[in-house]
Amino acid sequence: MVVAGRQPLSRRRVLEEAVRFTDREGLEALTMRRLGSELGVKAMSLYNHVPNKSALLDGMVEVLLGELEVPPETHDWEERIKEGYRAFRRLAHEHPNVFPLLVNRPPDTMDGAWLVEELLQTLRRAGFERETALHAFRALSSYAFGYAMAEIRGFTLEPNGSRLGARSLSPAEFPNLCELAPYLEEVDHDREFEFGLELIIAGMRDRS
Amino acid sequence: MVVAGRQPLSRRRVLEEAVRFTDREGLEALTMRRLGSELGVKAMSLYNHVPNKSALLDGMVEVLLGELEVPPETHDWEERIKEGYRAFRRLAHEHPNVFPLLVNRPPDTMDGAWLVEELLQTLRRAGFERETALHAFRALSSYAFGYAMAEIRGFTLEPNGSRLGARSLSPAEFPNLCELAPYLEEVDHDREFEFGLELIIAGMRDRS
DNA sequence: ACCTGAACACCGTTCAAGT
DNA sequence: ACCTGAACACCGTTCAAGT
Repeated sequence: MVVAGRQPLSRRRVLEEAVRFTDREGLEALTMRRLGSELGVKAMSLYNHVPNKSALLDGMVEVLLGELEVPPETHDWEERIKEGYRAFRRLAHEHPNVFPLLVNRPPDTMDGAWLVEELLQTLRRAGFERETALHAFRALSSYAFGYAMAEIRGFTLEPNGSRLGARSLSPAEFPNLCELAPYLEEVDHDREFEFGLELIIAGMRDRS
Repeated sequence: MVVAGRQPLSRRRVLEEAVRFTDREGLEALTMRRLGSELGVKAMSLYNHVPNKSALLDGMVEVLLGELEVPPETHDWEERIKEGYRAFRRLAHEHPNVFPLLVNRPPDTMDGAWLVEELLQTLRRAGFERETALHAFRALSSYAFGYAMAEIRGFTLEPNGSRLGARSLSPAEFPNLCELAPYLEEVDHDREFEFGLELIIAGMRDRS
């Protein structure tokens, strides 16, 4: 006999609604007041489940990383590493408006640690030294994060699409950029991501 | 006979003060009202030089990228590429609180385009195909951006430092992470960044 | 042309009061 | 134990008014 959508509030329910709402409306639209009304409650009620907005955002990162799912083990260390980062990038696609929170709040919890552990493990078993494994792990992580962010927000150095279309791009000054301009819109991001992953792993192969 | 620091306002002066202030006080402290008072003026005066806050932030990215300085040409393409990304990363160190703006506002201007052009040019001259050059450029850019952001805000998957110190990290669950924990604080970021750069370039070498 | 005071519609957050 | 109304100290932004 419960009215639809009126289960009692809980930290978990608040966080999940915050993620759902942000995916739909964007991070800028997420205010305590709007989130409250989304849950059929006044803003102040949220403070019973979350100490403040900053903690709310941390909690959303927790929910995000909780959805990380890496397929079962394979025997090939290279494929295993790739699967890990594919799963990470998948988060960006599933929650494009929440994923960027990772920038401002590296996890205060242990939610991502198991993946770190597993990737390090994989590298150690593949024969890499302790420190080499760490550096390689961080190179791969930096790449995967940077690429996923670029997909969501645009590549940081490249002028954005509308500029590229305009004739503000003079062939005399920017011959290579101009040559690429028509092609840029159609780049297959899945393949491009794999290309970079393969590039780094190829570099590692030389070293193992 | 001008009173110190009371030159007339201009778009440029507003943007530069915004960058200086943000480096000092952080992005959260940057409000139109505080920036105004920093310039000895009321907030509303800023709207004479900048249409709104969003445009102010865009302008700050403009200032940031305007400081990009790549050393004069070398003959070695690999070294040339590295110099480009070192210069990019240097921006993060010089303006750690402004650099993250790149995430939210990929440049609406052409301020970074010359570096893109030059990097692409270097790759083409080194013998890479048009599309291969693009993919490699983006792999390198994603890595460099991801790494620089990680230096500023922390690595996105790794639990943060204070967690690592705590015994919340059980050696049974996270043997590899625990093994690295004491070492993590002392990692030389310059060397680690170079390691990753070299890794990607090594992967490219195989292909050229 | 540039600056300002007053005002508007918003924020996050606190706290005493209700059930 | 959980929710709320009223209030506080802030935001960005508009606009009519001043010089």
